[in-house]
Amino acid sequence: MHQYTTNMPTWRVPIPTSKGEFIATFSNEGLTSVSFPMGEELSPTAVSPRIAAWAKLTKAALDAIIAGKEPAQLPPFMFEGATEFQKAVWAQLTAIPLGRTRSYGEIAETLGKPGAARAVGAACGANPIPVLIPCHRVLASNRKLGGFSGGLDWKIDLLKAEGIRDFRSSAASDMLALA
DNA sequence: CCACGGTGGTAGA
DNA sequence: TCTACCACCGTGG
Repeated sequence: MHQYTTNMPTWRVPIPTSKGEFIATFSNEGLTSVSFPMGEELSPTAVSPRIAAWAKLTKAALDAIIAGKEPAQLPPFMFEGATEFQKAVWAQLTAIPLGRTRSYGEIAETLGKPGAARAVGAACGANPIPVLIPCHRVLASNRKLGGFSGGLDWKIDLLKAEGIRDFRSSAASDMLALA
């Protein structure tokens, strides 16, 4: 699912933000993954100038989206071992404008595969670059919150930062909501 | 094959 | 409203 089929060299770079330290992983081809803050800090290692530049872009983009603003520029994405369906879904995610949402079913329909809503959800969960590839902008039908691999509290935070407030939390996730 | 999801839609209480 | 149930489809075992 989230395992690479090759062992291309990669570099893990800490990305400090106001919400904690993300970790970005790069190959020579571009950004391969972003992970949410997990507590422990990663000591910075030396990287090539090109990767340092991508890391800088990644930080600026994360800072922007966390603040609910449009990122000026994104680093190049590199999807290793992803299926065509997943890449198609992720492409649709990047097409959702900031401050707007789509449903899993709508994405499926756009892909010409109505009925694949559930598979779309699985592909969202497999998104290796959350936040920058805005899987948080995908809600269930009836504007219910749906799920989020990084934790629903993150999804709620990101949505609210973008000014999106007309979503319904299920009874179970009500306590996650914050003013 | 089979089982499992970040679904969706329907039916009933 | 919320629960129960089922069809749906891509992935991985």
